[in-house]
Amino acid sequence: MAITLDDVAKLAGVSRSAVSRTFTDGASVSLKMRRKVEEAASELGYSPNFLARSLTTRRTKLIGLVSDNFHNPLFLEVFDQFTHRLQDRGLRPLLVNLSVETDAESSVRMLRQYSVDGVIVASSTLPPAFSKTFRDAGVPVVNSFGRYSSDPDMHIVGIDNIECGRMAAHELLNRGYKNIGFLGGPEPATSTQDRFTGFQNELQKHPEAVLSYSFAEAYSFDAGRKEMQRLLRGASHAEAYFCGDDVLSIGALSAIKEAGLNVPSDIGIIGLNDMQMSGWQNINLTTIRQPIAQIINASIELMVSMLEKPDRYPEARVFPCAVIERGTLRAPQEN
Amino acid sequence: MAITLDDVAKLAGVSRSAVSRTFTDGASVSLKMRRKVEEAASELGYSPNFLARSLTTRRTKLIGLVSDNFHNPLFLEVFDQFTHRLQDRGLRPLLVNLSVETDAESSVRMLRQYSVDGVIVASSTLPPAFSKTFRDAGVPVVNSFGRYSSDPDMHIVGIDNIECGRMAAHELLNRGYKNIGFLGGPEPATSTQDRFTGFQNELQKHPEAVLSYSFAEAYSFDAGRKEMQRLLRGASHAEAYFCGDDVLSIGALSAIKEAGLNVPSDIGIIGLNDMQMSGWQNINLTTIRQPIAQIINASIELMVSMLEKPDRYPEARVFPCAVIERGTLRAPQEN
DNA sequence: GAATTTTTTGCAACCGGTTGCAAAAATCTT
DNA sequence: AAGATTTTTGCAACCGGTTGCAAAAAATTC
Repeated sequence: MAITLDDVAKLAGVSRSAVSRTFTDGASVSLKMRRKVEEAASELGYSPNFLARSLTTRRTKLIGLVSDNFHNPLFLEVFDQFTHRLQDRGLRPLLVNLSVETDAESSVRMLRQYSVDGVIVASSTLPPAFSKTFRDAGVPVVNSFGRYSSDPDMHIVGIDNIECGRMAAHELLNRGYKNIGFLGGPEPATSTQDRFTGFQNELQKHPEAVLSYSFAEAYSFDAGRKEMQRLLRGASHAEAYFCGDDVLSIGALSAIKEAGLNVPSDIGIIGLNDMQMSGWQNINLTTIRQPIAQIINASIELMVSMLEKPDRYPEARVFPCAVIERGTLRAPQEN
Repeated sequence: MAITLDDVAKLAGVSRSAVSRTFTDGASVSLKMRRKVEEAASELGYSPNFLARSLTTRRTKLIGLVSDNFHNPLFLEVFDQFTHRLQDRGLRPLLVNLSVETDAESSVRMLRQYSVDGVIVASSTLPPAFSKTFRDAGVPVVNSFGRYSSDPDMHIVGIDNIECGRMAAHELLNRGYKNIGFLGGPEPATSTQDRFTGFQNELQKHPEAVLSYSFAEAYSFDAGRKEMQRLLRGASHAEAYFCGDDVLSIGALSAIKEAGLNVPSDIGIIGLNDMQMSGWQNINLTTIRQPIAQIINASIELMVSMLEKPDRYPEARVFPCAVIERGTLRAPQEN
């Protein structure tokens, strides 16, 4: 069915090697030979089989793209950009949805069976041990949106979540909020822990501030909504909340509105991520922007450099976040 | 580096074939032999290389998943479900983002170079010719969210867009709207055309109804918002609009709200898709549900059946849609 | 134009598996 | 226990490419 090297070689009346060489860059072929082969190839509509090639070159140009965030709108942007940037470099994403099939071992085995050149783990919730499984198996891996560490044992690209927590606290204090809440994402996630740590640290510098906290079950609209409903049913709620992420914030906003309260006059909300939707005028969420384009570019750069030098020293790249002011926090108050 | 068949064969003291056979189902191996091989294999941590295998079996279990909808939140749900369902069947999605790289030919070539077993084109906007390129190349293809045809020349799974148009019109008429607008998606898309046709047909049965129409540039929040702003600036706007899809509807809603008008008392909106977000309480969009789970299941079923019988007769599967009533249309009026 | 150097080409082995075929081993008949 | 059958096993060729090496061809030198 498919056209092979031999077909072309036969038609052009040359050796198999000659054909192979005209299709591998950097190989030595005379111009005359190349012409002859190319003509035969295009007559037959030949193009080389990447998988057969990979057997000897040990390069598939396949990159495993593993994620468990298939319910967070931010990740549509993430997938869009990852696929683009990978395609730009001639790499191909083999997508793995880990939302349910949480079995790390089996994903690793499967990706090795497909001889992926590397793996990008795009998740803020998967434990570091997951990415390490790949590294231990000798597969180049970069962990995007992972936990920053000053002594990384693998490539990590992301943000400083502790700093984000501080930033959020600072922003809330700055606007005169005293009774302040932390409505985190899933408690075990390192990102949640770190944000909480930073948030707490900053608040402790201000003895007048009162901190309350709780955690949502997932990064989802429903989880945010449910948790905020619970808080509003309680004896007293905070004046303003730092939510685990934007989609959680939007859930919280819906609960607040439904309770007949007003944002920002009754309750303030600040999120994290700044996904596109947060800028939609009917959402208009004040949030902390996570620079996903930069994170993704850096992730791919690191991946490419690992493909060239597999024993590259592991590196952590951390990008700064910034508060994006919209409509869910009240204006700064003069004291 | 990696462990191969030979390593296992050597350790177990058996032939290569024996090892191969214990790892291919349906091959003849004695229990004793299998034990011996499995022990050696697990000692070395061996698992077979899928790509090398594919060379002889002509099966990679790779499925190209091609889409150009990386900006519509609905498609995060679509990707989530496609990846899951494919994984359930041991198939692996090779994701192709066509948003920019619109070059059909080169995608086809690339997917063939990776010897994908089949291709799923998940898009309501790509022209049918795109999917045909695969079919002509002998690659099994199913077009999800494509245009329904009573005489399909390839597998198509989707909805009856003409019927959806009728349904929307019927719903609006039923609620006593007279001055009715069609705010379509991109004009060239067949889905837009079909919806418009159905919409128009139904309205024509009601001489009292007045139809106006226009098209947004894309299926996006911004496009919907922009177009609704334009409409509101005009001399007079309709009482209710059928929007091309949900994300367009949400954009339109934001423009309406910003203009100081109220939904549904001043203007009614009905969308199409029923993506999760549309059910969020702070959006609460009345819309027509597209049964994406069914569409995806059917797509995968068709794909699998094609893998078994490549010359299967092409089939169109069309799933019924239904109006989901929420808060953006006024209650039905007694005449 | 012969000798030397450089470039191009083809042969054959290899990448990591599968599989048809025939020989060997095990099982069944009588 | 010998012969007939069935099952298991290994050999060797193949899938579609790449590549080291040596021979052939072309280009350079004198």
